Amino acid sequence: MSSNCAPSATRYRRRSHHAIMGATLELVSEVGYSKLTVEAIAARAGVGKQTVYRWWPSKAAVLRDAVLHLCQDASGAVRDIPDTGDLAADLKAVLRATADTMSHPRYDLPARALAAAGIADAALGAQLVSGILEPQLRLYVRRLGAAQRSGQVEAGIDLRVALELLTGPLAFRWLMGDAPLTHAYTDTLVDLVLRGLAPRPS
Amino acid sequence: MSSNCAPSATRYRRRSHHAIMGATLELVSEVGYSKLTVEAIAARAGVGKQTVYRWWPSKAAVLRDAVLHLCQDASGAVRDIPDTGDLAADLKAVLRATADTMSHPRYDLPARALAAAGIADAALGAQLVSGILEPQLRLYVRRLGAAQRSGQVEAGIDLRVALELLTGPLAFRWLMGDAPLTHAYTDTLVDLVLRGLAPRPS
Amino acid sequence: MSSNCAPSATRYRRRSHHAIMGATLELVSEVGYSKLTVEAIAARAGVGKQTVYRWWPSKAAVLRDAVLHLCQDASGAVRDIPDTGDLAADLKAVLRATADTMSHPRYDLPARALAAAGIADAALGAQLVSGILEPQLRLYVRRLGAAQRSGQVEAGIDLRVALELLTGPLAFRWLMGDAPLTHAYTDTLVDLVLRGLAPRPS
Amino acid sequence: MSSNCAPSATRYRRRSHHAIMGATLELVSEVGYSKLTVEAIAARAGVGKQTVYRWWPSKAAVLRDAVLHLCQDASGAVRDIPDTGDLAADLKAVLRATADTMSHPRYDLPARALAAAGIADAALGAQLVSGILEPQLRLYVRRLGAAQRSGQVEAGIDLRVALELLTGPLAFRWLMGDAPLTHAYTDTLVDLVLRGLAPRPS
DNA sequence: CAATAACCGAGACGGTACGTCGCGTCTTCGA
DNA sequence: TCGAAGACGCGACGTACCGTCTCGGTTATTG
Repeated sequence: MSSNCAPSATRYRRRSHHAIMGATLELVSEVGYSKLTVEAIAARAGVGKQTVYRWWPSKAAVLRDAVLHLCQDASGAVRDIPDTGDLAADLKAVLRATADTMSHPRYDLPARALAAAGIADAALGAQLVSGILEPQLRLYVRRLGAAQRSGQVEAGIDLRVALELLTGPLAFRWLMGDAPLTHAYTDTLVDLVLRGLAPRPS
Repeated sequence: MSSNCAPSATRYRRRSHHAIMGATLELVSEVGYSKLTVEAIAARAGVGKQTVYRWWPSKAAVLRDAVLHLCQDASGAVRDIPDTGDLAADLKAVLRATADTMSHPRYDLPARALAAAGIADAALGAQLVSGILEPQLRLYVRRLGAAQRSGQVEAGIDLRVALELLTGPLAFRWLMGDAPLTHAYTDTLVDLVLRGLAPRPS
Repeated sequence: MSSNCAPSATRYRRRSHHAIMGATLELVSEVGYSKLTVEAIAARAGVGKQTVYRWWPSKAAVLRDAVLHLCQDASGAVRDIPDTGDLAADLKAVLRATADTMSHPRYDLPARALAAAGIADAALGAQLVSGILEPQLRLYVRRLGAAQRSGQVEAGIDLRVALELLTGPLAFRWLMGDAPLTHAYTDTLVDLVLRGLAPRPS
Repeated sequence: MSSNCAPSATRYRRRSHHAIMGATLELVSEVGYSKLTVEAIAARAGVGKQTVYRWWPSKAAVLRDAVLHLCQDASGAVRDIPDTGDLAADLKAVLRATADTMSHPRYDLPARALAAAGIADAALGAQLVSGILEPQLRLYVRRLGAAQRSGQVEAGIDLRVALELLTGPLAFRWLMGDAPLTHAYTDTLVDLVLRGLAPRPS
């Protein structure tokens, strides 16, 4: 998932890379993934086609790095989940932020395109999961683990499943695209899930 | 979502349509959606390319109908959710069946390809949701509604959210493709979700 | 070259044949031979495609018969060459008539298309020559033979070559399409040729 | 009529252009003009279809340039008409050479196909006339003009018509394809025509 | 005066070729 | 020396017609 670009990138590379990433994000928003072409990216970026192929093997890889850039630049992704001691509040904050990011067209369209590509192509999918998704999910597991140790989550519950209980529905709604990702929705989600995770009164 | 074929299908249509559906399902399993071509479908079906284009506007539409056929023919989809009075048991049975279907390559590959196409193309996505997904989801809402009326689910809970709590994680795992859809997993899912939906003791 | 239609043509045949001939002449004038299609002929004639194929093996054959009809109906072709005793006058009259016919769009466009088809396809060409052209040319040979016997044309001259001296240049100009076929031109042609054919003073 | 290829032909153009010209001449001789396809030309030339379409708009244009190449390479066309002072001898020599060229299959078939295309399509026809035919015909006019000035041809005769008297019948025979273009024929032609053109004894 | 067979229009069918687009590779040429 | 520009072989696109093949629905005799 790391960029194929050497750390000692010359001025050339920097400039053209940046232009390619930008052009890719623009174009995928304008015409969608399936009509995104390497030729159009190169033309929009004012770059030779070969300059794209020199560093990326396919348009999927270009888009992958472009979205990665987007994540890193704009803090579009959750960096960490706070731990104020109030699990519900912490999760609500994070899910609200995630929902907001996912709803923003600047992130929504490219990410949706990339997700589609990953679903269609198992190899790319695995890259995306391990490179983008998994790091995020691990943050949830860590936070839930802390809550479990402090008694807010019943012991013995599989945290991996618990995590999916939170993120699965949100991702589902996002991918379906037929309902808005409101804060009310994410809050309700957290409440319902935490009722399920809460320790039994014994 | 309905088939483009007139109900009074002639001999012509029957034969070629069937061959096209079959060839599409075969090919999408063999080469994946992005390398699926109308030309290959026509060739495999022993049919002229124009015969495909006469009835479907794109390969996505062909695949959509092919998967639809698959659902209807093989009872690949849940027809109804039983109501034995035991909500947990009923949901576990249905989710187990769904997980099994989703795991079967015959259904998994085409459906995954179709899902990817629907995610990338909003118009197709809306068709798929309203034509395939929504009817299924309504069954869950109905069953959960019955449970709510009988006191197994707390009153006031938004059943649409409750539904997504069950199906979202399962869909998420399926789309990610990085973990098997076991019965243990679906059972755990139902248990955790029902703990969250259960009426408060007080 | 004869029509493939049985002489005991029923009312059906008559009607559709006539419509097909008419549609063919219209269309070839409108779009040219290469863009003339059997489907368009059938559509314009208000006739099923099979009705065309039932009686003609190709669009060239249809056009051939259509032009033949044209010749017969409108006396578009020379029926006979008069013999007033004055060879020059007779030939001038006939060549003028031929030039006028060839210049008329109603005859020019279909005939040109048919000629092109005959040049490109040797088999069709032979049919056209023996069916349409040769009968006409024989009239010239006969008239020139009469003149030869009456001493207006030098004995020993190959009449076939003499004929071509008259018709060749006219056909050439017509096919080239870059100069009008005026009466002045045909008259000049006859005069020059007859100077060549005239008996030597000895 | 000039080649669409820039004078500074690159290595690319040279190789593929040459192959396309060769393949076109081969194929048109083998299957005829109407069954000549751009796809077959490209395949035979070992070239992508787009490489043909990049430089020529239609198969007619390809054939046009291919025949042009043929003319220039093989001196298949008359470069000049000699002027030995003996008009009859000079014209016989040229017409014999022309007849021989026209009779050779290597030139006959492609040229016939091209002529047919030019007759059917007025625009192409005009190109062919002005680009290939006219330059040749002017040579005749010049030679005849010299003869006229030297008194071998009667003053006042329209040399354009005189020219057609020679070339028209030859072209006619060639296009009809029903009689061989022998030297005896061309010699007879010259003799008869020159009898017509000769100055009157007064 | 039905029935019945010939013939029709309509148009779907398996194909071939069209002319276009984009792929990923390769070459040229100017800065 | 590097990169934009873009030609190249290739292959799929979606369209137009080809010539063949059912389809029903009129005719226009025949039984």
